[in-house]
Amino acid sequence: MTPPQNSSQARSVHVVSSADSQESRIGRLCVERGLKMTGQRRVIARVLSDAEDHPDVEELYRRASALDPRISVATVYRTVRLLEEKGILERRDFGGGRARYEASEHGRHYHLIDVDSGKVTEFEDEEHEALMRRIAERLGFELVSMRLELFGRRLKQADAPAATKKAKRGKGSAR
Amino acid sequence: MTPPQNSSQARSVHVVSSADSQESRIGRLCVERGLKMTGQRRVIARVLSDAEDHPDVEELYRRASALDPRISVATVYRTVRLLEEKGILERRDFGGGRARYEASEHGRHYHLIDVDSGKVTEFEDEEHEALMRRIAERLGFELVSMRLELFGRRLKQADAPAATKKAKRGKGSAR
DNA sequence: GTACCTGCAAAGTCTTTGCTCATGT
DNA sequence: ACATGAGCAAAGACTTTGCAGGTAC
Repeated sequence: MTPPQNSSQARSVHVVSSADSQESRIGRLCVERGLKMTGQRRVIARVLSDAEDHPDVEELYRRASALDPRISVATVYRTVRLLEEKGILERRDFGGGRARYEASEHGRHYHLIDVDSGKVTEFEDEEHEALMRRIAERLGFELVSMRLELFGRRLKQADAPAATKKAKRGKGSAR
Repeated sequence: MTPPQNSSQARSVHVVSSADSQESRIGRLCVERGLKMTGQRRVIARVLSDAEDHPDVEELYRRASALDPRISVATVYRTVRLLEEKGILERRDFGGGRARYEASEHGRHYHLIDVDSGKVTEFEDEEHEALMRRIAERLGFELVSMRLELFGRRLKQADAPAATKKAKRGKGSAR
């Protein structure tokens, strides 16, 4: 739900005054969900909207503090939890003990973690979910969600078309 | 886990003296790796060998304490870490913050967690790993390891045609 | 004006570790 | 004997929470 495409501009059916314009993409989602937009939340929402990676709380706190030092780490924790409950954020666990976050996206995608550098590459695979759904049903379950992470090491003979790092929404796979 | 068919008895090719006979399957693995077998480790090894599920440290501690109260939770932590490093155990994270353990197995298998009860069902899929390996290579990586977990909810219309293709023993005590 | 937020620090969880005594080989 | 393991409790890492004052709507 909430495809950001049409809800960004065309969605201005509301009494969208100038206030909305200062909101980041995630900030707008917060507003839509009726969340009270405090200065801190606005900053955190902006950081999350701008994030191209999968920051953990500490990193979010660092980036948010850079924009506005009047933010405590407790607020970051509370905010990400809130946004996760609202479905705006998704919590990830790539190992290492700390939770990492990224904006919820429409197209499901997965992560490949470089075991040497820790870099995360995203990729998609339309077949995969269907396959897993079938397996779950075979076992007598309805698939609710899943977790898939690949851990790999860079190949020398690069045949991947410059999949630099995170081919976000780029459908990393060429096939 | 561990098809108890052939590895338990026929495996006695070694100089198995009477000492070995008191060891559980995992206990024997410990001995093979040259680990000092203390009473505590023997008990923990037995608990792990007998476990049909994926206990967390607290649960291991509980079961081990039942067999021998002279065990501290610190020892359980130290032992599972040691066994994990030795490749005898594998640590799992099914969400919920605590690590869970199971004996390393040859045939790779995956887990489906019942989101309502927390019950874990294991399943296999030979194709899956190959598929993931191909995806990783496409992205320029050599697949080192992966993590796959399905979260599902029981279907009403009980079908689960049992031996469809890869329905590994469904973990005892299935509610 | 009120319900909800925030900062701060204390408390919680899960896990590791320092130290000293005990034990396996 | 000696290196290694175990107990205990304190410390760590990450996250949540109680409380008093602030703030969005």
